[in-house]
Amino acid sequence: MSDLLERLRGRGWRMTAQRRVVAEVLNGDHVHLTADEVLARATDRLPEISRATVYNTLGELVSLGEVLEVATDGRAKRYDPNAHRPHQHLICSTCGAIRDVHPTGDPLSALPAAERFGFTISAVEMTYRGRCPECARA
Amino acid sequence: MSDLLERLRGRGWRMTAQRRVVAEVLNGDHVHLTADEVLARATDRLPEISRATVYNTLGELVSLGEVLEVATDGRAKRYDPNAHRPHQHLICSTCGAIRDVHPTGDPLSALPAAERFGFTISAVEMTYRGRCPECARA
DNA sequence: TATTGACTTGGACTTGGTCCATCGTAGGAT
DNA sequence: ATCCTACGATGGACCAAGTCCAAGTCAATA
Repeated sequence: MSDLLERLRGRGWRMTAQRRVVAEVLNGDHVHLTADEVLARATDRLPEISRATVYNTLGELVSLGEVLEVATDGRAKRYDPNAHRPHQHLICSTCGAIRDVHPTGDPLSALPAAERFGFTISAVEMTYRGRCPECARA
Repeated sequence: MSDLLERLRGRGWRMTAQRRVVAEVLNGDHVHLTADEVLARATDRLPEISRATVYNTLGELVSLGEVLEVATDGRAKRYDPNAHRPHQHLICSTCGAIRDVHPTGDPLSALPAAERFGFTISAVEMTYRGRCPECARA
């Protein structure tokens, strides 16, 4: 659970007030914010920050491999700072809550050669959908 | 491989020229068109059809369970008429080509109870990403 | 063939995101 | 400590995908 800012500093990332607040906002577990949510939280700490900068910074964090882009639906992309331990997502169909999950087994081996159409497969994304306890109670 | 139009007629779906061409455009295997692609193909057959109608009709086909909405990336949603046989998707990261695939095993059982956070899980979507033979050659 | 509620239309609007010319500043050099 | 300059930040225009709505049209029933 090492700190995102620490790692970025260690990589010689040029630090600015804007980049710092974006990295701070993204720190933590089960964090899956949209760009607009990141902007809102960043604006609390640094009112002058611009939308373009948030998008630029998020894009850069994704390129650096420090943050994952998650396109869970047709709406806004979400940004997931848990890029170190491979994981999948569990999403509540009702309220949209997201949890990181760790299925067992290798999903790659579940796809027979005959079903690969000659592709060289490099990644598998899994999205579990269901209803969270809060929504089930309501 | 029964015909989409047949099924819709059988379900008492009110038929119009617009709905017919949308259903015709979507018929087939490994079809994963965006709304704009559907509109373009529909316009070939029925030039007066409007964008709103294409969106309305696609939305309705999804509600009826006759077509699946696939959000593969942050771009436009794709519409998949193969809603009858459960399947997953294999996508070329380079050119975006999509194939329907059928992994073995039950991905639901790969998620231990401790990793379910009390959710009632109803579906699992898997997206395999890789490079297709054509792109690998280039 | 008359009726009517469901369907269609196109244009305005919204959301999520990108682009770009210009300004500002972090961090190395002096 | 200060100066330089390349890299970062800004905001406003722009774009793509999709939704909404009031008004017009038409498929299906009677």
